[in-house]
Amino acid sequence: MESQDLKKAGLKATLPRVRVLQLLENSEQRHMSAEDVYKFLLDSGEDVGLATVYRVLTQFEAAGLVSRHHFEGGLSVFELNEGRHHDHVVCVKCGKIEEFTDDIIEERQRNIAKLKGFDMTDHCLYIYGICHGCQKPR
Amino acid sequence: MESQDLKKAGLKATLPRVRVLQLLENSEQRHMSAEDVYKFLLDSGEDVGLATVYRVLTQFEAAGLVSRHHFEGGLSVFELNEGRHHDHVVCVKCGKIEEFTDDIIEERQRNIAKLKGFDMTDHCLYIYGICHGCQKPR
DNA sequence: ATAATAATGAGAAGCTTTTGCATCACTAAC
DNA sequence: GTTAGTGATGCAAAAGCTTCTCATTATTAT
Repeated sequence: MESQDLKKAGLKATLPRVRVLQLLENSEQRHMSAEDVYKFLLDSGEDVGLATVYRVLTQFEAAGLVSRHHFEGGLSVFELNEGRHHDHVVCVKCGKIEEFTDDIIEERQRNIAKLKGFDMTDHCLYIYGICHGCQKPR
Repeated sequence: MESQDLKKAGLKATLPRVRVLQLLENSEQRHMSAEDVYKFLLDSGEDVGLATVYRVLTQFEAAGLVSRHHFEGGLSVFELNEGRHHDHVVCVKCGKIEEFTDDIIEERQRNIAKLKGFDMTDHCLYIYGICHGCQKPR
């Protein structure tokens, strides 16, 4: 139940927050921009403001409930944090996003951070390319 | 000589282009935002417009002369492409940027892209953390 | 030099994201 | 069950950052 997750994160379970969380949990699209979230909620008949969507997503990010990604082209999207860290493969034509994890890469990243004297807080790896579907000729 | 590089890239060697390229080549700061470039040029007495800086940087990116990065927090910076690809470690406190390459990570990225059926066009890895200097207590 | 073409600077416009503020909702004490 | 106090919301305005428009200027080829 979403209210519990919110409470645990130190956030009051208000309607907009619950709705945004539900949407992120149930949407087909795992990766959504703030605008996407806003439109989905409006279409579902919710009376929510875009500013609130931004506020809520920012709070969720601060609470660790969601992650925010800035993809090539300046597109920024949010996704629910469930379980472990993962990285992304993004199609530059159709925007399709696939996820993956690679323990060896993870391991080497930790080493590099240590080697450079950094206390790592976050890391992300984006592979851009043209997906199978988009490679086909017109 | 910068004019040659520009010609090779299929761009006319106009004054603003040469100046931007020179700046990227000679600046202390390898990573600069469009605003940074603009201000540096103004301070050097150049009469350049911000719009031109954006145009030129975008052209350079298209021509492969520079790379553009979108760091956490939405900051986007440009850097000169010299030689091979590299990745970045970024201090989330002071903004310090260090570069690195790791052949094993590169190799694994290629494999992942292939495995996912993607024709890889680009890839980037960002490690965020707190650098040695910023870890010290106030 | 001169004509044709492309690039520039300045400001306007477009997006995305944040802020200010009056209103509304919730919590907790009476 | 009311009522005060706190925090959250929606709307509109504002703040970035980036792109576009267009008259002017520079560049290239003749």
